[in-house]
Amino acid sequence: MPSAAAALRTRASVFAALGDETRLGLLAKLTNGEPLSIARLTEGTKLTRQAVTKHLRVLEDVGVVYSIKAGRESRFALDPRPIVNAQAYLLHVSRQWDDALARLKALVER
Amino acid sequence: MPSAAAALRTRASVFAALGDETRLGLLAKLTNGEPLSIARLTEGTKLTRQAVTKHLRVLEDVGVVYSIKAGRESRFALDPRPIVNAQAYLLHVSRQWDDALARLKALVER
DNA sequence: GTCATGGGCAACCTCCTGGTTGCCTATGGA
DNA sequence: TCCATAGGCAACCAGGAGGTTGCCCATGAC
Repeated sequence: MPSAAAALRTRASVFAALGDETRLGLLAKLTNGEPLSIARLTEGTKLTRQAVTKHLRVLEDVGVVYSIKAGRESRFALDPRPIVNAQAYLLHVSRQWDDALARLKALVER
Repeated sequence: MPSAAAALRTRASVFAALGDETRLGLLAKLTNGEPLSIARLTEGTKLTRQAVTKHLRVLEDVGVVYSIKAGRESRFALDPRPIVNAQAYLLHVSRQWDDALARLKALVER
């Protein structure tokens, strides 16, 4: 099992990978389940293919996306597991907050 | 209502704000509901007070934290709303993914 | 009043990030 | 076979992010 510090680092890098407009756009294109080539993903982005490639590498590094080579093109597909993980973490944080507030409220009302 | 593009930008900046180990640590300290001063938040971070202040400003800019002045110190507290928002978005993405997979699967099996 | 403490502001530095361009390789189709 | 298309690699660049230091102001304690 990963240490708490390592988990924190991993979590931070997933959020960092999501913290870019372009990359969120790429993810959105991939949520329909169909793996897309870099050329297809570049369409409609105002960016160079190279720039898009870099963004895809960032997403790949945190595991939210993976690539499979198909002939001369490499298709990227989404892996929702890190996303689900991040989602669960945020849920955890907001729950903790709710609990804390409830406790404080009870303390005041007593 | 915000345009879709603006919503995307907002979302990206929230994730970007969460995409740093130090800031996740600060959030963790604030999830128990008690507003903390900058000095308190700096304790145990190996960082300068100034550095911590900068991180708090980043969190404040995206609304995940707010400050209230209390005498000579300014206390920071968590506002879970942007976090809940981000959490809902990630849930949405993973749900979309699930639906897409189910559709593809049905298509193959037919 | 005096002093320690909490914090703001600004300058500065380094390194990473996002982006570009140029060039090269490989694959698939005509 | 020849050419267009899909990508990879490396160099390069500007700007922003994270961090420090130094100095100043305000407030609370004594």
